[in-house]
Amino acid sequence: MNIGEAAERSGVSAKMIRYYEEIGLIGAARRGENGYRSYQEQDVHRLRFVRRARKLGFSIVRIRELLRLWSDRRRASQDVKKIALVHAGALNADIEKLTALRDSILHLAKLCHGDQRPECPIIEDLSGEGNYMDSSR
Amino acid sequence: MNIGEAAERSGVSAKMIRYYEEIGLIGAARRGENGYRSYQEQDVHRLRFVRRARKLGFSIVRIRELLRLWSDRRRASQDVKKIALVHAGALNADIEKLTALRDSILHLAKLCHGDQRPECPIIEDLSGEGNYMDSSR
DNA sequence: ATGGACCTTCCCATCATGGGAAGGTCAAGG
DNA sequence: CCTTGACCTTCCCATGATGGGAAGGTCCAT
Repeated sequence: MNIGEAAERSGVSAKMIRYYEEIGLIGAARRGENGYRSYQEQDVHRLRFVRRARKLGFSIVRIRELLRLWSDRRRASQDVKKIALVHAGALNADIEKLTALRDSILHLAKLCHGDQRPECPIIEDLSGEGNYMDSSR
Repeated sequence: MNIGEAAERSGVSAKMIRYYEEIGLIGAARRGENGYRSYQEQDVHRLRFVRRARKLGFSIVRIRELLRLWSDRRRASQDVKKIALVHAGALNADIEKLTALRDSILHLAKLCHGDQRPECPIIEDLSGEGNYMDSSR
């Protein structure tokens, strides 16, 4: 099948399939006489695997490892689990950082009257005048 | 003062000061006879404002609005508050998305024995074989 | 005058993705 | 048989915010 059909059946855009090939995430597809890339059922499976992993937020680097483990029938499940837990840890770090930011902003917003008057603790904090929450020092 | 000093005193790298100037976030600095950018105390304040806002995760686009409101003495605090709340909402959306991802992964990881055996629900899920958590369908 | 610390602009890379141009190929219908 | 439209190819560019680094000019202290 051509790249368009592989894209449709895997849920990965043709653009990204070429990109994944370029960076070596998937092997270079066989080419027909016309130069068109040709895909098998197996390739579609592989692409679906990548798509699902991307949806879970795994980076290309991690997916590379996961693909290797996927095709290794003798892999130990602990190897896979380790990658997953590292990823979960990274996500957690991001979550905590974003949560802290959100809470800082909500705290400042709570102090702000939000009316027609110009006085605004949010602006004052950003100006460095604030004693409210000056997280920058 | 030259860009190096402005960078040091504001906490914004010289590289980024030039970038902010290029994208029009801050006005083009006056130039000395030698072509060097020249900064005033006021510029340092503005840069600090930007740095603090960036630290709170505001995008350049939002900071542009905040800077406009900052220099408008008659702004209504509700205008500032609105921007802050929009940003907090965006952060919250990101947090929820990441949390869902993390929990999906932790769930799969919990199902995985993590031992020497090859059986691994994580891989199975990514392969589309899983009935555990196939979030991709 | 020389060296080192500074400044300038310009290009490149990140990460994953999409947009689009220019041009080749194929299949169906007139 | 030819046209048309849907494919395919490669190549370049853009994203957002940031850093790295090269090549070359400037300034100041020794």
